[in-house]
Amino acid sequence: MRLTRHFLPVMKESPADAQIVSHKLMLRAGLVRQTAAGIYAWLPLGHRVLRKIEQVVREEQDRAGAIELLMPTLQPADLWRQSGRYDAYGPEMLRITDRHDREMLFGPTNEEMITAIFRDAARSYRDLPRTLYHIQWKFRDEVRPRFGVMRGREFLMKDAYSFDLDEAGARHSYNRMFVAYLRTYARLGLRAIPMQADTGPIGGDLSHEFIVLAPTGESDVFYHTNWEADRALDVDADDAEALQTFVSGLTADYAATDEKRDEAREAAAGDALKQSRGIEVGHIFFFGTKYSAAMGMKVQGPDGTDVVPQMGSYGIGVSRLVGAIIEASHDDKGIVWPEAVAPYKVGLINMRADDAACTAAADDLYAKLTAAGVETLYDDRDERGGAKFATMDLIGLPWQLVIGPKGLANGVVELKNRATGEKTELSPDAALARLSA
RNA sequence: CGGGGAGUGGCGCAGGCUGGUAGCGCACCUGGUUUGGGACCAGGGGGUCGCAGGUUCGAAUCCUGUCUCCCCGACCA
Repeated sequence: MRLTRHFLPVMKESPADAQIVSHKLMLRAGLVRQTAAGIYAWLPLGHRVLRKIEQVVREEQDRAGAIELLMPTLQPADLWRQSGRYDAYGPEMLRITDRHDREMLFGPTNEEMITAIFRDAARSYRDLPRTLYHIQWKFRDEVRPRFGVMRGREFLMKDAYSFDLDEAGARHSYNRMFVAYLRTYARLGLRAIPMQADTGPIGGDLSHEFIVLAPTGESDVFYHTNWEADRALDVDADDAEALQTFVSGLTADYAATDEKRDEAREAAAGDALKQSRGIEVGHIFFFGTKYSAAMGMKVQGPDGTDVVPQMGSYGIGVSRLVGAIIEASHDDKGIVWPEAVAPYKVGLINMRADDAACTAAADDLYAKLTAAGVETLYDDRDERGGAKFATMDLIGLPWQLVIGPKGLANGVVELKNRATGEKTELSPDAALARLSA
């Protein structure tokens, strides 16, 4: 994409409303614009990042055996009356009335809807187990939205729902998601730590929040230093027993948020116990028959008796992750995107747009990169080099490829790594080969 | 929802106390000189001062109401 044809409104100064670094950078780098408190428009660059994250999430859900569908944002109030939550939910639910005075709501989550859909279709134990998911916008009318997209009212979430015949099956479904989540975050360039979370009325150990460590995070967290190392995630997820052993092995290392601290386990961790701030980027839990029972869902078991399925739900805050990734990966010049989520892989800088030879070389490299399928943002503006470097550093593309008259005289271009700052001079062909790899 | 703060060109801000018809930096446009880490000179364009009432000869400024946004707390993917 040529910058002269793009829509990329960057700012030197950040608006006074933005407080935390990710919010400031998202505004400055032209990722989002605020429309109302906690509601954002995603500009082209931000939209690309959102889609990249979405895609990683989608691939890992699919790999875990979940099946994608898409449910609406607006839901009828009656659906929520079936579970009793319409009256229980409170003012965080955005209620809407249509022209026929029918009560509607903008969905804050989809347990009721998915339960109704699956209930109406599933008849036999053969229809289980199933895990269904969708990636859709949600709305929770937070009293006080803040921190940009990290705590918005409208947010994009991946939510999955599992249906199993019994609790052992539900535990297996839960464990599958547990591992899928760790895989997902790792691919996004994040280290997320699963922490024991409140399980609600069901109890047990089947609820975890996934927390990304970041100094600007919202909650205080405590964890064993073992969590600072990369974890191998190669386990056969179809083997319930092996998977349980694997998950148990991971959770043997202590990790808890402020509300769920365990003095005995902290004492056991000793010097290995560390404290930090964290951002919640996912939450998984098992809730048994809460919705299936309330909404009259049942299937016929192998022995002919009715069974009320055991359910779990699994959320990942996709839009929040954009902010979380920036919190975890930036410097004083701007964003430093992990390659998997970067809006473009390469920022091609033409140092002298008024120099015919230089522009010809840059155009040529741009055409070749594009032909090779390398996502390239080409800064072809007639600006000074310094301004282009500043813009590229701000928007944080992993690689900067600099083409200028000086290098060209020696037959070289410069390739700079945004994260490390390392610069390499090499021939245009070598640069192309390197970036296409 | 309790407490606090703020709304003035696209962004950041000054002006307000002591009313006299709006200013600075950045950005933008034109011309010229420049060009390897946010250039310089000259000339320009752009603002119902959040909105509605009121006081006054006259309101960005004083008064009343209202809307919006932000921060701290309680609450949350």
